[in-house]
Amino acid sequence: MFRGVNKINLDAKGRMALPARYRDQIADCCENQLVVTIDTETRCLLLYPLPEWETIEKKIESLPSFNPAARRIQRLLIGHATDLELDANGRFLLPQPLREYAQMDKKLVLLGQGRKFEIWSEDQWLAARDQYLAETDESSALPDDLQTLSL
Amino acid sequence: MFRGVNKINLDAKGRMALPARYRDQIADCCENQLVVTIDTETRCLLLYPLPEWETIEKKIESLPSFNPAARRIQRLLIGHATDLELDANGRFLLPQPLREYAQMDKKLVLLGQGRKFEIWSEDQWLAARDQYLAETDESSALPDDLQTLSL
DNA sequence: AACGAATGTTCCGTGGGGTCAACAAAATCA
DNA sequence: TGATTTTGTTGACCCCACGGAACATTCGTT
Repeated sequence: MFRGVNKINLDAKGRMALPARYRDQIADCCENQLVVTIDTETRCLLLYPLPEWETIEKKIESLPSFNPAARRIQRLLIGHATDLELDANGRFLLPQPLREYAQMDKKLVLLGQGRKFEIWSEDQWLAARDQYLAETDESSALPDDLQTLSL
Repeated sequence: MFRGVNKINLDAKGRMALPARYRDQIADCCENQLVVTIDTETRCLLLYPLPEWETIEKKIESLPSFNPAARRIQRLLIGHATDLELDANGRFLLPQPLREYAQMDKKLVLLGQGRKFEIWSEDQWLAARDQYLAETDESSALPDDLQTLSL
């Protein structure tokens, strides 16, 4: 399970370093094979360990291809998915089209999200977070089983 | 069950010491493995023993990821959750982004809250407490089953 | 061959992790 | 009650690993 916020800087070539505390886990679960793609809802990127991505990809591929919504998802998600491999320094290159999509400059935020990570431009993330915080837990309708969630 | 208010100081590196009276309990229930995350309602932090957190995380993580309210909770709670381990002196480092979120300087308050703790900047805590006290029990409507609560 | 892009390597500064010890507080016993 | 011991707390220190930047190398392209 990946957790936590991490401030990260892109280097001049558009590479980012995976924070050291996740490296062992990544080496174990996917031999440093990752897949990055776009989030279709918000302007951020999704980073998966390869095996995790493959199960998702299978589900997406098996959607009925005559369904326009399914085609949309297939084109967006699979179309933007890119294989990554960590180099000896624990870094990887973010493809330029994806950087553009997520409006990334130098400062990024890496968000642990359970089985995947999200990668945001820091500005975008702070804006999104502030907006989320402005919404109260009550105002955003939650699925029933979460209504009773006690923190 | 954790109880009580504790004034605590951060050291120069942003570390805080867990009061000694909780240490045995923490060592027993989670081998000094803790998770800290943000409270979404107020600018304070939540501190859980790892097993306690994991049950919460499972519920949150399994929510449908296309539901906006679910994404909001996932990003806020799991996104900010950070693993902690007590050092030999019973201290742990509060991650800088979380310190910023809760507007922490040196003086903190640790609040026992049953299965978890809350960590507040002392200023924030005093202000929040005063406001709670200023509200009368009548002015804040209670759920029905609380109306009958006998203290 | 020359250039630029992509990838690899090396270096250094710093944050933060761990340990130690001085100090303060509390507990025990005379 | 006072003295002594034990426990808790906090400040100080060291050192390593990580992150960041710059440099070096390879590869592909024209």
